[in-house]
Amino acid sequence: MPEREYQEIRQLHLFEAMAEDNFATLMRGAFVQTFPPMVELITEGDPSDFLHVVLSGSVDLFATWNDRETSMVTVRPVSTFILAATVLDAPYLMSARTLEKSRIALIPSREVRAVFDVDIGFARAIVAELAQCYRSVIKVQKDLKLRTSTERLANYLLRAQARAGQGEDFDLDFEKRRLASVLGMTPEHLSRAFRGLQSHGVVAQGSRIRIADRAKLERYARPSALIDDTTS
Amino acid sequence: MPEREYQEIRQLHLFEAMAEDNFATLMRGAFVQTFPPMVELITEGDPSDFLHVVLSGSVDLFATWNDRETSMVTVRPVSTFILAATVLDAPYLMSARTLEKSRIALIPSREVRAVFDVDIGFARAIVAELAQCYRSVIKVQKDLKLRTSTERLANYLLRAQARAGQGEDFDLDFEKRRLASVLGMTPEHLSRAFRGLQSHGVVAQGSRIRIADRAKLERYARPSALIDDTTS
DNA sequence: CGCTATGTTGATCCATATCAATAAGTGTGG
DNA sequence: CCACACTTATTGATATGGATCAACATAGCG
Repeated sequence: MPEREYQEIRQLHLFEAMAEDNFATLMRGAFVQTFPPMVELITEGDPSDFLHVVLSGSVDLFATWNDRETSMVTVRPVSTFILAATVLDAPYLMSARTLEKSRIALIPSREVRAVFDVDIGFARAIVAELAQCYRSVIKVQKDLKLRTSTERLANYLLRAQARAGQGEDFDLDFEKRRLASVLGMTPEHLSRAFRGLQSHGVVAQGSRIRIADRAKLERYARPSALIDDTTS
Repeated sequence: MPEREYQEIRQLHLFEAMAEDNFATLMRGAFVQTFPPMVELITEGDPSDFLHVVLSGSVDLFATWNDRETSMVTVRPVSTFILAATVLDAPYLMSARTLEKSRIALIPSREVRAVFDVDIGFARAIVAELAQCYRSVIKVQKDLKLRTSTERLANYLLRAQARAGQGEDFDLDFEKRRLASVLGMTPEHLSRAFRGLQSHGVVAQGSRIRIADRAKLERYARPSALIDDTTS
C-alpha cells in the first residue's frame, strides 16, 4: 500500500491510538480500491472477509427480503461498515453498494480480530465505534416506531440543515427515491409529505430545500436529543 | 456482596474471561437488588451510572416521544442492558422497567470503563456483546421495514415456538398488549393478525398457541436466517 | 364475588401503498 | 445542439394496512 494511503488510514479515529507495528500488521493485507457508482460491494449473507472503510464517496447499506428492499443507512467518510460482522466473524446482515464513485479501504477481518486481541488502544476504539453504531440504530428504530412518515421527514430536514451548516437553504444529499426508502416510505408518499410540510415553513424545489421558519418547523417536528442528535 | 452472588455473576459470559482481581474491582462497587414488577429502573436521558445485568425475571426496554411509547426489546437472563451508554458514558436512549419480579445486578459504569481499559479478556467480551446487540437491532429494523405486521407476527410465532422447545403447543411469554408494541402495532390489530393467521395453521386461545402445520406457516412467513436467527 | 385490566369484535377513519398517467430532468448518440 | 430514451419526480385515483373509538367479553385478582 502506498505511503500516502497508509498515512491517511492511520489518521482515522479507529486506528489512531494503536501501536505502530500492530497497525503495520493490519495494513499488510489491506488495500484501497476505487469503485464506480452503483457497484454492489457486499451481499447480505456473505461471510465477512474484510472490514470496509469509506475514505471518499458514499455507500448505501440496504437489506432485502421477499423481493422487497429497503435502505438502512448511508455511510459517509470517514467511517467503517460491517464492523459487527467482522468482530464476530458472522455473515453480513446488510448488502452495500456505492452511491457515487468511492474509495474504499478493505482490511482483512482475520487481521482485525487478531490485532484487536493484542492492542488495547485498538480494542477501545472498536468498542467506541460499535457502541456508537448501536446507538444510531436505536435512534433510527425510535424514529420509525414513534413517528409518522411526515414527522420523520421534518426531523430529517432539520438534521440535514444543521449538517449543511445552518444556512436557510441547502441541498438534499441524495435522491428523493432513496431518501424515501431511508425514511421508510414510498417516493410518492415522500412527495406528499413535502407538500404537507409547506404549511410548516418548508419550501422544496427539486433537491433545493429552504426552511423559511426553523422555529415553526421545530414546533411541528419536535426534535429530540435522544433521537435526532447525531453526535452522541 | 455475598459470595453466592459474586460467583453467580462471575460465571456470566461477559465476566468469564477476565482476571480475578479485575473482577473483584468491578464487584466492589456493585450490588444485586430484587425489584417488584413494573418498576421503572432507568429513564431515557438519564446519565448511565450503572451497567445493569438481568439475573432473573425480565425487563422491558421502551422509548417515548411526544406522548407515544413503544417497546423496543425485552431483556431476559442472563444479559446486560445499556452497555453502549455505559462504555460511551452517554445518556440512556431507552427507559427500562421490570415486567415481573426481577433480580438485577448493578455495576458502576465508571468501574466498567476503567477495567475495560486494562483487561483484554473483558474488552473482548464487551465487544462481542455489543456486536451482538447491534446485530439484533439491525434484525429488528429489517423486520419492521420489510414486513407487514401480520408477517412479523407469523415469524415471531415461529421463533417463539423454537425457543419454547419445538413442541406443537407453547405459551406466549408475555402479554399480548406488549407483544403488539414490540411488533409495532396496536393490541386490536394484533387480535386481527392472529385471526388472519388461522388460515395458515395457527390456533390461538389466550396465551396458548398451537402451530398445527409449521411448514404451512413457514410458507407464509418466509423466515430468514438474516432476520430471524437469534443466535448469530 | 365484583373490580379492574386485558383481550376481542365491530365500525369507522386515517396513513400510507399501489397503480396509472404525466412531467421534468438527465444522459446519449447522431 | 437536438431528438430520443430513460430514469426520477409529481399528481391523481383508488386500495389496503393499520389506528382509533366504542362496546363488550374475559380473565386475574383482592
